Amino acid sequence: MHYWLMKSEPDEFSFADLKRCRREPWTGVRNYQARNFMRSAQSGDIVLFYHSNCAEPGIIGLAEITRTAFPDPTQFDKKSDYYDAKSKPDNPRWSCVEVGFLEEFKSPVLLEDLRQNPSLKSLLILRPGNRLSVTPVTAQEFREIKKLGSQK
DNA sequence: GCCAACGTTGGC
DNA sequence: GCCAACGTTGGC
Repeated sequence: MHYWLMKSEPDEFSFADLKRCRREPWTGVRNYQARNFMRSAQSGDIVLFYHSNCAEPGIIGLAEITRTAFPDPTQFDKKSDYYDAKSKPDNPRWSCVEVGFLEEFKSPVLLEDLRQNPSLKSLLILRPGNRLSVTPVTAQEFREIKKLGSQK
């Protein structure tokens, strides 16, 4: 059992979108470190869903891994923004996982809340210049964030 | 829109 | 394998 934090720009794909469609393949990750994290994710792992590049960046709710890593179909789609000519179907370069809706937080845990909390100091997303869209979260960090999100 | 902090690319 | 140039991310 692992915990993950996954970023999405709400303009592209928001938590409300996930709530609507229930399950969604997490495609378009084109960073090797983030890809490797996704490859190590297991079914049932919990995902903190983070809204980035928006007015109020923060964690807005919980999702779960509903399918382990498989080849990201967008890498072979010439019409996709994420098309990668160097990736071959017999040796796919990029993976994705499927993510399922779990629950919306009572109140979002904003980036500033994360920053202010001493027990979340080592959260990877708070490291300067961190740009990974998928990062691991420890059980302690997860518990703290869930607690914050459950408060009104 | 700015810009810091990265990752990636490609020439050598 | 080095490293400069370039592209991207994402908070502000």
